[in-house]
Amino acid sequence: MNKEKYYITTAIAYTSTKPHIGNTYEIILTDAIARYKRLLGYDVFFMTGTDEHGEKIEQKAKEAGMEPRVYVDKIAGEVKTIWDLMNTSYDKFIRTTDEYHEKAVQKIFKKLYDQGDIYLGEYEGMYCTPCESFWTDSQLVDGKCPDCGREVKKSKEEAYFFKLSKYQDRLVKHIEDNKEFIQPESRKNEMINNFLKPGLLDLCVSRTSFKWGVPVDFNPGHVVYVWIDALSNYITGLGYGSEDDSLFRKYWPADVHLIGKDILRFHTLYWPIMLMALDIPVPKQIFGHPWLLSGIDKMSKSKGNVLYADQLVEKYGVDAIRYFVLREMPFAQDGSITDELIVGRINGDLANVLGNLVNRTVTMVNKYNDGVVENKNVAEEIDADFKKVVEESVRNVTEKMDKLRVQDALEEIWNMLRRSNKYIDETTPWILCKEETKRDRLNTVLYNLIESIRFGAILLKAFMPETCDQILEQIGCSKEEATIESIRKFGFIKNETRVTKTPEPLFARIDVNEKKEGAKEEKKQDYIHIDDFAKVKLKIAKVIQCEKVEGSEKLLRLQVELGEEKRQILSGISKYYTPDEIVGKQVVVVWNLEPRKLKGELSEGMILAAEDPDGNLRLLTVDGDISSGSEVS
RNA sequence: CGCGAGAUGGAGCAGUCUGGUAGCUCGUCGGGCUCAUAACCCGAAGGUCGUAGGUUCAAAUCCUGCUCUCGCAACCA
Repeated sequence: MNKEKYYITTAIAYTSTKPHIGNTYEIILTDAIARYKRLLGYDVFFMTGTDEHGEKIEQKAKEAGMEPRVYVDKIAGEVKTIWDLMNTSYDKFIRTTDEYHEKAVQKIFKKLYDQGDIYLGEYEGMYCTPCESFWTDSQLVDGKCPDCGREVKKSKEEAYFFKLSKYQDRLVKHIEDNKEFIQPESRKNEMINNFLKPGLLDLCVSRTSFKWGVPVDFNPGHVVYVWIDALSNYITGLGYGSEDDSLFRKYWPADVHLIGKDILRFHTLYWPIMLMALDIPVPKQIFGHPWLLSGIDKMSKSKGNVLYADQLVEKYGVDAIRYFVLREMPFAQDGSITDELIVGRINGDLANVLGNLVNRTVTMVNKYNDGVVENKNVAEEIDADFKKVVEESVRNVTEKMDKLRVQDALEEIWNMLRRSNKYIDETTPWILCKEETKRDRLNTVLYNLIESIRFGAILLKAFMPETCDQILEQIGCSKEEATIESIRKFGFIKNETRVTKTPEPLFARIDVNEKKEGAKEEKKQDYIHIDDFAKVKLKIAKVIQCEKVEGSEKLLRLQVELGEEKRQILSGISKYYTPDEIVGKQVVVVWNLEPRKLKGELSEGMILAAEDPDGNLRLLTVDGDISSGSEVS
């Protein structure tokens, strides 16, 4: 019997910078799904890779003083290193700079052009000359370049366009006929309402403003812009457009493209249309996963809150991090990562529930029966419910995984593990061991426990591969027999199976206090010298006038007086104060701050305010009256 | 009124489609146990299910208004 195929992909990582834990989450998630499908017996093909073209990379390479090719080799290497570190089981790692890919992209581009789906036109947009960049109206900040803040002007550039509208109706029908096509479903509405209903605009698919890309072979000067280049990887990686397309014929269409929610549009609109134009079936499902936030904020370099997988692994270990991101991330809402949350998961779930269950059970088998597992079939009423929970966990986990509910799948496993801990208390082996007549009952209980642990280990195989192996080793079961068939029914373990004599804890508990001390030391290094503080001149000002700045959500324009001196200060506190509330208040102003233009208006100084973690903001003021202009020290 | 999603004990979530004792994990408090990683097991406290109306014998669940939060809004890969 032929095994059913399953083709799953991640988005390909953009090689402009090293991927952070949020990017890494995607491949871990995909890996868990791929591994679970393999466990179920599917013939899985799991592809990932890197997207290595584009202006941004050209620029980054230039900044680093490298040839783009050298630069992307370096970053692609880093990506691969992290993917491998996280123990991800991809079958293929594609790079868009791979020769076969570039050739196939050129073929695709040409085919679309020849059949009239791509035409040469003009790209018109707001252009910032110093930045050499086009911007859309929505990207502009106050009508100016979002990068440098300078004026932009309307400009045109020759470019190829893809006629999306031609296939729009077909796509709408497909989305409506296939309820599962876009996941989570709320995203489907966004796509339909925001883009399809108003009508798709033709897509710009080439650029002349940079060189680092796949050249349009019939019109030098143009390179293929990201859409056709990057998206095609899902088929070129299977050999589409090359001499050997056997993989393509075998695995396409993809069963699921796993991508970040930010690029759903490209995958659910442009990509299916491209495929329709190429007369290729569209993927079965596209899942836009939510984001992993650093605390409550989006990870970004400028915020300095970016976490990297390799650093986290060094601190906590591969499987702990795999477990954390899989367990903590909801299906459709952003999840959060902090040291505190990680430690909570490690201590609570991994050490206390899982690790301790394995450890105490193996210890008992050693203590009470010389390390030998023997089923004596002395069942009691209490066993029935326990076995039922253990056996049903397999179906429950599989059901959740079929719906890509990885978080829920893990919860099912933990329900079963908790039930197993409870079973120990229900059966009290430490009492059974005291009576010779209960020996067979005791061994039956221990057998049942080892068996439930084996179920757990095998179910965990997809999520924490190393931990799965460790557990199997501790309970004396072979990895080869860790199959889904062996956990269809309770009772697979053979009598005479020997557990390890020296069970090592799977996960050590982490002492939170130690971590806190570490944090204190770090704070020490943050001290500044009094001279540093003296550089900041603070003065008391009285607000004499205040109004909202037109066209700004946040800004208030304040006229303040500092003794004789009058100044205008813009402050982003409109959310928290109405102009009326502020007039008359005495506030603390940074007097020697370099003046700056905000929204085209001059701001001469900064008003101090305090903000709590919940986002409440209050102005600093003085205790009682003091003449304005007074210095603060 | 651009489109969409959401608001449930201290925290994070499930339950809402198919109305009928409000559930899970963590945290807190009390108890039990000793095989185990101060772990495990049991129990308790804590919720007018955002708000105001409506439908109904009955509403977290259905309908309407309002408030607040978040996502998307076209080339950002």
